[in-house]
Amino acid sequence: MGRLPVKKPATASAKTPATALDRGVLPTLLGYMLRRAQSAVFVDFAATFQAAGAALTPGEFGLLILVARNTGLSQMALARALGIDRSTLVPILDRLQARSLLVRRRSPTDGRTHALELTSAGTKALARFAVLVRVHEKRIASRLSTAETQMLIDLLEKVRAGARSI
Amino acid sequence: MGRLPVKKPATASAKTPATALDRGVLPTLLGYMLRRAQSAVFVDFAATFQAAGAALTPGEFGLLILVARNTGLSQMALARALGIDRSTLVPILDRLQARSLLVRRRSPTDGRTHALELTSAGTKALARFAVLVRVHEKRIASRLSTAETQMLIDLLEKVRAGARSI
DNA sequence: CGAATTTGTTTGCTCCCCAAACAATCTCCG
DNA sequence: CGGAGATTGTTTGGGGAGCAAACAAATTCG
Repeated sequence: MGRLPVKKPATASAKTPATALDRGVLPTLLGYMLRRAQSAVFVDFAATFQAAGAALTPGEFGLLILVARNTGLSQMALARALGIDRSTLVPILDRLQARSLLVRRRSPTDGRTHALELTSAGTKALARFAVLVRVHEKRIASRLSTAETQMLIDLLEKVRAGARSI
Repeated sequence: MGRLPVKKPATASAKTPATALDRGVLPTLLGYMLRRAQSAVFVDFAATFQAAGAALTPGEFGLLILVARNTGLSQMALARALGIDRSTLVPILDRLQARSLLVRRRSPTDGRTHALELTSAGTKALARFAVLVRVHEKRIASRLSTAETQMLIDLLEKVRAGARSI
């Protein structure tokens, strides 16, 4: 998805009266509503970080957390945890490594694998990022009670489990 | 996102005992759980269509529904409804037009715009697609009661509304 | 030891997304 | 009416995400 989707001014189109199109069955579809919510959340995430002068995607945040909590992780294990191909992971790690947030250390026990770990700068940055994520989470859940938020999380997990994985 | 993410055989890795990594705070984050659910739903969507010998993405389905319910729509209006840039829409429409599902007709009233409409083949195909979507929706909601599904949809809408749109 | 497997990388392909520039067209104001 | 400004669709350029296939290095297993 594009990064930092900042809305353009869009001089209040006079011609199209914003008639709000007919969306048919779409608003009754779980998949559709899920996609819309996800997209809005992504935009909010980007906006939150941009406003703080930080640059990170939700995927990168998840990756950093996984590396932080599982120091020495191999790329293969990380890719599996993220549900992506190992070849997809390579340029992502390249970028984070170029930003000095993590390093690919040689594993002493297995010469094929890399032992991933955060740099100390990476650890510090992650702490900052976590604060921003908390702000972001608070906003996207702002219209929900604590109980509703928990229920939503549980329902989402049930959806994930119900979808077939192949 | 990649199309038709069919899992590979993956000869039951003996080395990594699938120890289930530590995900830290991630499972408590709405954004994270939303992303995971959305990803699983996408895979299910692709698998459902692939199994039926049809090829369509959730986005294309939404687009077709919008065009069907708002015949004569301009590309600009459609892009706005989809929340994407008008330049992004061009290759998408090219593809659907190449599949003879829709046409860009010249607008009689405004020479700048195209009036989008489904072909009769497009209308027929969409009816087939809608059946597949119903199957797909049934599966992803298979672990949820009707009330839970409705509640989930409502909660997702609240999340979308709570996220800031810039 | 040698064959098979695993890991990380590279290359190639597809897709999604945006921004900027451009021609055609329409609108609106003088 | 006529030209300036806005709108629309397209093209081009750039970035990211994702997979598959091929490869070298390294490990494992027969």
